[in-house]
Amino acid sequence: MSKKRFSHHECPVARSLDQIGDWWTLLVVREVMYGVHQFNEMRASLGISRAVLTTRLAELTENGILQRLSDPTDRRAAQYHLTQKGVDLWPVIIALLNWSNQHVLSDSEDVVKPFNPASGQPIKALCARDTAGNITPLNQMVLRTGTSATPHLRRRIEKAFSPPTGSNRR
Amino acid sequence: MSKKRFSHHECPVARSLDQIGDWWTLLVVREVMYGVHQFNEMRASLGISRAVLTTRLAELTENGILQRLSDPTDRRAAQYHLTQKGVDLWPVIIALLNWSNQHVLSDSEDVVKPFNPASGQPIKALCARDTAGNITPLNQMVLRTGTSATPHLRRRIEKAFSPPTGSNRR
DNA sequence: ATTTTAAGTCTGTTTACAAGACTTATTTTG
DNA sequence: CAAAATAAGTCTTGTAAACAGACTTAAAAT
Repeated sequence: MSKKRFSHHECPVARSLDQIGDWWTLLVVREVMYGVHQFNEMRASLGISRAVLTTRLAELTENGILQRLSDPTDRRAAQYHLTQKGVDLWPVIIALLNWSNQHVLSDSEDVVKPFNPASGQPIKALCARDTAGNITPLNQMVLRTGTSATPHLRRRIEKAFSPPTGSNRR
Repeated sequence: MSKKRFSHHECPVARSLDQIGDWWTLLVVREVMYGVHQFNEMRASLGISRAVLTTRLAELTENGILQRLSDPTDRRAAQYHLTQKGVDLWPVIIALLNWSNQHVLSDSEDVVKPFNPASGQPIKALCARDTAGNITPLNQMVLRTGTSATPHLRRRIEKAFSPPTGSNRR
Protein backbone atom coordinates (compact mmCIF):
# COMPACT_ATOMS: atom_id res chain seq x y z
CA MET A 1 0.00 0.00 0.00
CA SER A 2 1.17 3.54 -0.60
CA LYS A 3 2.77 5.68 2.06
CA LYS A 4 0.16 7.07 4.40
CA ARG A 5 -0.47 10.77 4.18
CA PHE A 6 -1.73 12.93 7.01
CA SER A 7 -4.05 15.23 5.05
CA HIS A 8 -7.14 13.53 6.47
CA HIS A 9 -5.90 13.79 10.07
CA GLU A 10 -7.70 16.07 12.44
CA CYS A 11 -4.69 17.40 14.34
CA PRO A 12 -3.16 20.55 12.83
CA VAL A 13 0.34 19.26 13.56
CA ALA A 14 -0.27 16.22 11.38
CA ARG A 15 -1.78 18.41 8.68
CA SER A 16 1.31 20.62 8.67
CA LEU A 17 3.60 17.59 8.42
CA ASP A 18 1.59 16.44 5.43
CA GLN A 19 2.90 19.53 3.61
CA ILE A 20 6.40 19.92 5.07
CA GLY A 21 7.15 16.59 6.75
CA ASP A 22 8.68 14.77 3.81
CA TRP A 23 12.37 14.02 3.81
CA TRP A 24 14.31 17.02 2.33
CA THR A 25 11.29 19.33 2.26
CA LEU A 26 12.22 21.65 5.14
CA LEU A 27 15.83 21.74 4.00
CA VAL A 28 14.69 23.00 0.60
CA VAL A 29 12.71 25.72 2.38
CA ARG A 30 15.78 26.57 4.46
CA GLU A 31 17.87 26.89 1.30
CA VAL A 32 15.44 29.42 -0.10
CA MET A 33 15.46 31.29 3.22
CA TYR A 34 19.26 31.42 2.99
CA GLY A 35 19.02 33.00 -0.43
CA VAL A 36 19.42 29.98 -2.71
CA HIS A 37 16.78 30.22 -5.42
CA GLN A 38 17.98 28.05 -8.31
CA PHE A 39 17.65 24.35 -8.96
CA ASN A 40 21.33 23.59 -9.50
CA GLU A 41 22.49 25.71 -6.58
CA MET A 42 20.15 23.78 -4.29
CA ARG A 43 21.37 20.52 -5.68
CA ALA A 44 24.98 21.46 -5.10
CA SER A 45 24.55 22.64 -1.55
CA LEU A 46 22.12 19.94 -0.42
CA GLY A 47 23.44 16.94 -2.33
CA ILE A 48 19.88 15.95 -3.22
CA SER A 49 19.08 13.92 -6.31
CA ARG A 50 17.55 15.66 -9.30
CA ALA A 51 14.35 13.65 -9.29
CA VAL A 52 13.67 14.19 -5.59
CA LEU A 53 14.40 17.92 -5.79
CA THR A 54 12.04 18.20 -8.74
CA THR A 55 9.33 16.45 -6.75
CA ARG A 56 9.87 18.54 -3.62
CA LEU A 57 9.83 21.83 -5.51
CA ALA A 58 6.64 20.81 -7.28
CA GLU A 59 4.94 19.83 -4.00
CA LEU A 60 6.07 23.02 -2.25
CA THR A 61 4.82 25.08 -5.18
CA GLU A 62 1.52 23.22 -5.31
CA ASN A 63 1.05 23.77 -1.57
CA GLY A 64 1.66 27.50 -1.95
CA ILE A 65 4.89 27.57 0.07
CA LEU A 66 7.14 28.44 -2.85
CA GLN A 67 6.44 30.10 -6.15
CA ARG A 68 8.30 29.40 -9.32
CA LEU A 69 9.26 32.43 -11.40
CA SER A 70 11.20 32.36 -14.62
CA ASP A 71 14.41 34.30 -14.46
CA PRO A 72 14.02 37.39 -16.69
CA THR A 73 17.74 37.45 -17.52
CA ASP A 74 18.06 33.77 -18.46
CA ARG A 75 15.12 32.00 -19.99
CA ARG A 76 16.49 28.57 -19.05
CA ALA A 77 16.55 29.36 -15.37
CA ALA A 78 13.82 29.27 -12.74
CA GLN A 79 13.73 31.22 -9.50
CA TYR A 80 12.00 29.71 -6.51
CA HIS A 81 10.84 32.21 -3.92
CA LEU A 82 8.94 32.01 -0.65
CA THR A 83 5.32 33.03 -0.55
CA GLN A 84 3.93 34.55 2.65
CA LYS A 85 2.99 31.04 3.72
CA GLY A 86 6.61 30.06 3.20
CA VAL A 87 7.99 33.07 5.07
CA ASP A 88 5.71 32.16 7.96
CA LEU A 89 7.63 28.90 8.35
CA TRP A 90 10.40 30.98 9.91
CA PRO A 91 9.29 30.16 13.49
CA VAL A 92 9.45 26.44 12.70
CA ILE A 93 13.01 26.78 11.42
CA ILE A 94 14.07 28.84 14.43
CA ALA A 95 12.48 26.35 16.83
CA LEU A 96 14.40 23.52 15.17
CA LEU A 97 17.60 25.57 15.17
CA ASN A 98 17.34 26.35 18.87
CA TRP A 99 16.49 22.78 19.82
CA SER A 100 19.40 21.51 17.77
CA ASN A 101 21.81 23.96 19.37
CA GLN A 102 20.57 22.92 22.82
CA HIS A 103 20.31 19.17 22.41
CA VAL A 104 21.74 17.83 19.18
CA LEU A 105 25.00 19.62 18.49
CA SER A 106 27.86 19.13 20.90
CA ASP A 107 28.69 21.98 23.24
CA SER A 108 31.78 22.90 21.27
CA GLU A 109 29.88 23.26 18.00
CA ASP A 110 28.93 26.87 17.41
CA VAL A 111 27.63 26.98 13.87
CA VAL A 112 24.60 29.27 13.51
CA LYS A 113 22.60 31.08 16.15
CA PRO A 114 19.73 33.57 15.99
CA PHE A 115 20.29 37.10 17.31
CA ASN A 116 18.18 40.07 18.19
CA PRO A 117 19.64 42.70 15.87
CA ALA A 118 18.38 45.57 18.04
CA SER A 119 20.20 44.47 21.18
CA GLY A 120 22.92 42.40 19.56
CA GLN A 121 22.17 39.61 22.03
CA PRO A 122 21.64 35.95 21.11
CA ILE A 123 18.16 34.49 21.35
CA LYS A 124 17.76 32.36 24.42
CA ALA A 125 14.23 30.98 24.12
CA LEU A 126 11.05 31.23 22.16
CA CYS A 127 7.98 32.63 23.84
CA ALA A 128 4.43 33.45 22.88
CA ARG A 129 2.49 36.68 22.60
CA ASP A 130 -1.25 36.37 23.19
CA THR A 131 -3.92 38.53 21.58
CA ALA A 132 -3.81 40.93 24.55
CA GLY A 133 -0.06 41.42 24.09
CA ASN A 134 1.05 39.39 27.09
CA ILE A 135 4.27 37.41 26.74
CA THR A 136 4.39 33.85 28.11
CA PRO A 137 7.11 31.21 28.15
CA LEU A 138 6.17 28.40 25.77
CA ASN A 139 6.35 25.76 28.50
CA GLN A 140 3.46 27.40 30.34
CA MET A 141 1.07 27.36 27.43
CA VAL A 142 -1.91 25.07 27.29
CA LEU A 143 -3.86 23.68 24.36
CA ARG A 144 -7.61 23.96 24.10
CA THR A 145 -9.91 22.39 21.58
CA GLY A 146 -12.15 24.43 19.32
CA THR A 147 -15.57 23.93 17.79
CA SER A 148 -14.35 21.53 15.08
CA ALA A 149 -12.63 19.10 17.43
CA THR A 150 -14.02 15.60 17.65
CA PRO A 151 -15.00 14.27 21.07
CA HIS A 152 -12.05 11.90 20.96
CA LEU A 153 -9.51 14.68 20.52
CA ARG A 154 -11.37 16.87 23.00
CA ARG A 155 -11.06 14.21 25.69
CA ARG A 156 -7.35 13.75 25.12
CA ILE A 157 -6.53 17.46 25.12
CA GLU A 158 -8.64 18.12 28.19
CA LYS A 159 -7.03 15.26 30.02
CA ALA A 160 -3.52 16.38 29.07
CA PHE A 161 -4.08 20.06 29.87
CA SER A 162 -6.53 20.10 32.73
CA PRO A 163 -5.32 22.34 35.57
CA PRO A 164 -6.11 20.39 38.77
CA THR A 165 -4.37 17.03 38.65
CA GLY A 166 -1.25 18.31 36.98
CA SER A 167 -0.34 17.60 33.41
CA ASN A 168 2.43 15.72 31.72
CA ARG A 169 4.29 18.95 31.09
CA ARG A 170 7.40 20.12 32.83
CA MET B 1 21.69 3.21 -2.24
CA SER B 2 20.20 3.86 1.16
CA LYS B 3 18.31 6.99 2.12
CA LYS B 4 20.64 9.88 2.88
CA ARG B 5 20.88 10.95 6.50
CA PHE B 6 21.65 14.48 7.67
CA SER B 7 23.86 13.65 10.67
CA HIS B 8 26.99 14.75 8.84
CA HIS B 9 25.47 18.08 7.77
CA GLU B 10 26.83 21.25 9.22
CA CYS B 11 23.53 23.13 9.58
CA PRO B 12 21.78 22.62 12.92
CA VAL B 13 18.40 22.47 11.19
CA ALA B 14 19.52 19.49 9.14
CA ARG B 15 20.98 17.86 12.23
CA SER B 16 17.67 18.23 14.05
CA LEU B 17 15.77 16.74 11.12
CA ASP B 18 18.11 13.77 11.22
CA GLN B 19 16.61 12.94 14.62
CA ILE B 20 12.99 14.07 14.23
CA GLY B 21 12.49 14.47 10.48
CA ASP B 22 11.43 10.94 9.65
CA TRP B 23 7.86 10.24 8.63
CA TRP B 24 5.73 9.62 11.79
CA THR B 25 8.44 10.67 14.24
CA LEU B 26 7.03 14.03 15.35
CA LEU B 27 3.53 12.57 15.54
CA VAL B 28 4.78 9.95 17.98
CA VAL B 29 6.29 12.75 20.07
CA ARG B 30 2.99 14.63 19.89
CA GLU B 31 1.13 11.54 21.13
CA VAL B 32 3.38 11.35 24.17
CA MET B 33 2.87 15.09 24.76
CA TYR B 34 -0.88 14.49 24.66
CA GLY B 35 -0.54 11.83 27.35
CA VAL B 36 -0.42 8.65 25.26
CA HIS B 37 2.37 6.50 26.63
CA GLN B 38 1.66 2.94 25.49
CA PHE B 39 2.45 1.13 22.29
CA ASN B 40 -1.06 -0.03 21.48
CA GLU B 41 -2.67 3.28 22.36
CA MET B 42 -0.33 5.03 19.95
CA ARG B 43 -1.04 2.49 17.28
CA ALA B 44 -4.78 2.96 17.65
CA SER B 45 -4.74 6.73 17.57
CA LEU B 46 -2.11 7.15 14.86
CA GLY B 47 -2.94 4.22 12.58
CA ILE B 48 0.76 3.44 12.24
CA SER B 49 2.00 -0.06 11.49
CA ARG B 50 3.53 -2.11 14.30
CA ALA B 51 6.94 -2.41 12.68
CA VAL B 52 7.27 1.29 11.95
CA LEU B 53 6.15 2.29 15.44
CA THR B 54 8.68 -0.09 16.92
CA THR B 55 11.42 1.47 14.80
CA ARG B 56 10.41 5.03 15.64
CA LEU B 57 10.21 4.38 19.38
CA ALA B 58 13.64 2.75 19.29
CA GLU B 59 15.14 5.69 17.37
CA LEU B 60 13.55 8.25 19.66
CA THR B 61 14.79 6.35 22.70
CA GLU B 62 18.26 5.98 21.27
CA ASN B 63 18.38 9.70 20.54
CA GLY B 64 17.38 10.52 24.11
CA ILE B 65 14.02 12.08 23.22
CA LEU B 66 11.91 9.38 24.87
CA GLN B 67 12.67 6.93 27.61
CA ARG B 68 11.16 3.51 27.89
CA LEU B 69 10.03 2.48 31.36
CA SER B 70 8.38 -0.78 32.25
CA ASP B 71 4.97 -0.32 33.76
CA PRO B 72 5.19 -1.29 37.45
CA THR B 73 1.57 -2.43 37.53
CA ASP B 74 1.73 -4.59 34.40
CA ARG B 75 4.95 -6.29 33.51
CA ARG B 76 3.92 -6.76 29.89
CA ALA B 77 3.47 -3.05 29.30
CA ALA B 78 5.97 -0.35 28.49
CA GLN B 79 5.59 3.35 29.22
CA TYR B 80 7.22 5.84 26.90
CA HIS B 81 7.90 9.23 28.46
CA LEU B 82 9.56 12.43 27.30
CA THR B 83 13.03 13.26 28.50
CA GLN B 84 13.98 16.92 28.95
CA LYS B 85 15.24 16.85 25.38
CA GLY B 86 11.79 15.65 24.34
CA VAL B 87 9.95 18.24 26.42
CA ASP B 88 12.07 20.89 24.77
CA LEU B 89 10.50 19.96 21.42
CA TRP B 90 7.41 21.82 22.60
CA PRO B 91 8.32 25.02 20.69
CA VAL B 92 8.64 23.01 17.48
CA ILE B 93 5.18 21.53 17.96
CA ILE B 94 3.66 24.91 18.77
CA ALA B 95 5.32 26.49 15.74
CA LEU B 96 3.87 23.80 13.50
CA LEU B 97 0.46 24.11 15.17
CA ASN B 98 0.35 27.86 14.67
CA TRP B 99 1.50 27.66 11.06
CA SER B 100 -1.06 24.99 10.34
CA ASN B 101 -3.86 27.03 11.91
CA GLN B 102 -2.80 30.05 9.83
CA HIS B 103 -2.07 28.46 6.49
CA VAL B 104 -3.08 24.82 6.23
CA LEU B 105 -6.46 24.41 7.87
CA SER B 106 -9.40 26.17 6.35
CA ASP B 107 -10.76 29.20 8.16
CA SER B 108 -13.75 27.31 9.44
CA GLU B 109 -11.64 24.58 11.06
CA ASP B 110 -11.07 25.36 14.73
CA VAL B 111 -9.52 22.23 16.16
CA VAL B 112 -6.75 22.99 18.66
CA LYS B 113 -5.19 26.29 19.63
CA PRO B 114 -2.61 27.31 22.21
CA PHE B 115 -3.65 29.63 25.04
CA ASN B 116 -1.95 31.66 27.70
CA PRO B 117 -3.50 30.17 30.85
CA ALA B 118 -2.74 33.29 32.92
CA SER B 119 -4.69 35.67 30.70
CA GLY B 120 -7.01 33.15 29.09
CA GLN B 121 -6.19 34.66 25.68
CA PRO B 122 -5.20 32.68 22.59
CA ILE B 123 -1.62 32.83 21.39
CA LYS B 124 -1.24 35.08 18.41
CA ALA B 125 2.43 34.75 17.47
CA LEU B 126 5.71 33.34 18.58
CA CYS B 127 8.48 35.70 19.56
CA ALA B 128 11.99 35.45 20.94
CA ARG B 129 13.60 36.45 24.20
CA ASP B 130 17.28 37.27 24.04
CA THR B 131 19.79 36.73 26.83
CA ALA B 132 19.21 40.28 28.09
CA GLY B 133 15.46 39.63 28.40
CA ASN B 134 14.37 41.68 25.41
CA ILE B 135 11.42 40.37 23.40
CA THR B 136 11.61 40.49 19.59
CA PRO B 137 9.21 39.40 16.88
CA LEU B 138 10.62 36.38 15.09
CA ASN B 139 10.56 38.06 11.72
CA GLN B 140 13.11 40.61 12.87
CA MET B 141 15.68 38.09 13.97
CA VAL B 142 18.92 37.53 12.13
CA LEU B 143 21.21 34.52 11.98
CA ARG B 144 24.93 34.78 12.62
CA THR B 145 27.58 32.16 12.18
CA GLY B 146 29.76 30.99 15.07
CA THR B 147 33.32 29.79 15.38
CA SER B 148 32.59 26.30 13.97
CA ALA B 149 30.97 27.50 10.77
CA THR B 150 32.72 26.70 7.52
CA PRO B 151 33.58 29.58 5.18
CA HIS B 152 30.94 28.33 2.76
CA LEU B 153 28.13 28.57 5.33
CA ARG B 154 29.52 31.84 6.65
CA ARG B 155 29.32 33.42 3.22
CA ARG B 156 25.74 32.32 2.69
CA ILE B 157 24.51 33.46 6.10
CA GLU B 158 26.29 36.79 5.83
CA LYS B 159 24.87 37.37 2.39
CA ALA B 160 21.34 36.48 3.50
CA PHE B 161 21.42 38.52 6.73
CA SER B 162 23.65 41.46 5.94
CA PRO B 163 22.05 44.75 7.05
CA PRO B 164 22.78 47.19 4.18
CA THR B 165 21.32 45.80 0.97
CA GLY B 166 18.23 44.31 2.56
CA SER B 167 17.64 40.63 2.95
CA ASN B 168 15.22 38.13 1.55
CA ARG B 169 13.06 38.38 4.65
CA ARG B 170 9.70 40.03 4.97
C1' DA C 1 -6.70 -24.05 32.40
C1' DT C 2 -8.08 -21.17 28.82
C1' DT C 3 -8.51 -16.83 26.82
C1' DT C 4 -7.07 -12.23 26.25
C1' DT C 5 -3.77 -8.63 26.07
C1' DA C 6 0.82 -5.88 25.46
C1' DA C 7 4.44 -5.51 22.77
C1' DG C 8 6.60 -6.81 19.71
C1' DT C 9 8.83 -9.85 15.19
C1' DC C 10 8.37 -11.70 10.52
C1' DT C 11 6.73 -12.00 5.58
C1' DG C 12 5.55 -10.58 1.04
C1' DT C 13 4.37 -6.56 -1.60
C1' DT C 14 4.45 -1.70 -2.85
C1' DT C 15 6.49 2.81 -2.67
C1' DA C 16 10.21 6.17 -2.09
C1' DC C 17 14.91 7.51 -2.57
C1' DA C 18 19.73 7.37 -4.79
C1' DA C 19 22.76 7.60 -8.73
C1' DG C 20 23.54 8.49 -13.06
C1' DA C 21 22.33 8.50 -18.14
C1' DC C 22 19.63 11.01 -21.22
C1' DT C 23 16.69 15.20 -23.11
C1' DT C 24 15.46 19.92 -24.51
C1' DA C 25 15.79 24.67 -24.77
C1' DT C 26 18.78 28.28 -24.11
C1' DT C 27 23.20 30.73 -23.63
C1' DT C 28 28.08 31.14 -24.12
C1' DT C 29 32.42 30.30 -26.45
C1' DG C 30 35.67 29.66 -30.33
C1' DC D 1 27.70 30.96 -37.16
C1' DA D 2 28.76 26.27 -35.27
C1' DA D 3 30.00 23.85 -31.30
C1' DA D 4 30.19 23.42 -26.52
C1' DA D 5 28.32 24.34 -22.14
C1' DT D 6 24.54 25.11 -19.06
C1' DA D 7 19.70 25.13 -16.59
C1' DA D 8 16.24 22.37 -15.52
C1' DG D 9 14.46 18.80 -15.85
C1' DT D 10 12.88 13.28 -17.24
C1' DC D 11 13.91 8.35 -17.31
C1' DT D 12 15.95 3.99 -15.72
C1' DT D 13 17.62 0.82 -12.49
C1' DG D 14 18.84 -0.78 -7.91
C1' DT D 15 18.12 -0.58 -2.87
C1' DA D 16 15.95 0.75 1.48
C1' DA D 17 11.82 1.71 3.84
C1' DA D 18 6.76 1.49 4.67
C1' DC D 19 2.43 -1.18 4.23
C1' DA D 20 -1.04 -4.86 5.92
C1' DG D 21 -1.48 -8.64 8.25
C1' DA D 22 0.04 -13.19 10.25
C1' DC D 23 2.65 -14.92 13.87
C1' DT D 24 5.22 -15.01 18.68
C1' DT D 25 6.02 -14.61 23.65
C1' DA D 26 5.26 -13.43 28.19
C1' DA D 27 2.10 -11.80 31.42
C1' DA D 28 -2.61 -10.86 33.01
C1' DA D 29 -7.48 -11.73 33.27
C1' DT D 30 -11.31 -14.94 33.24
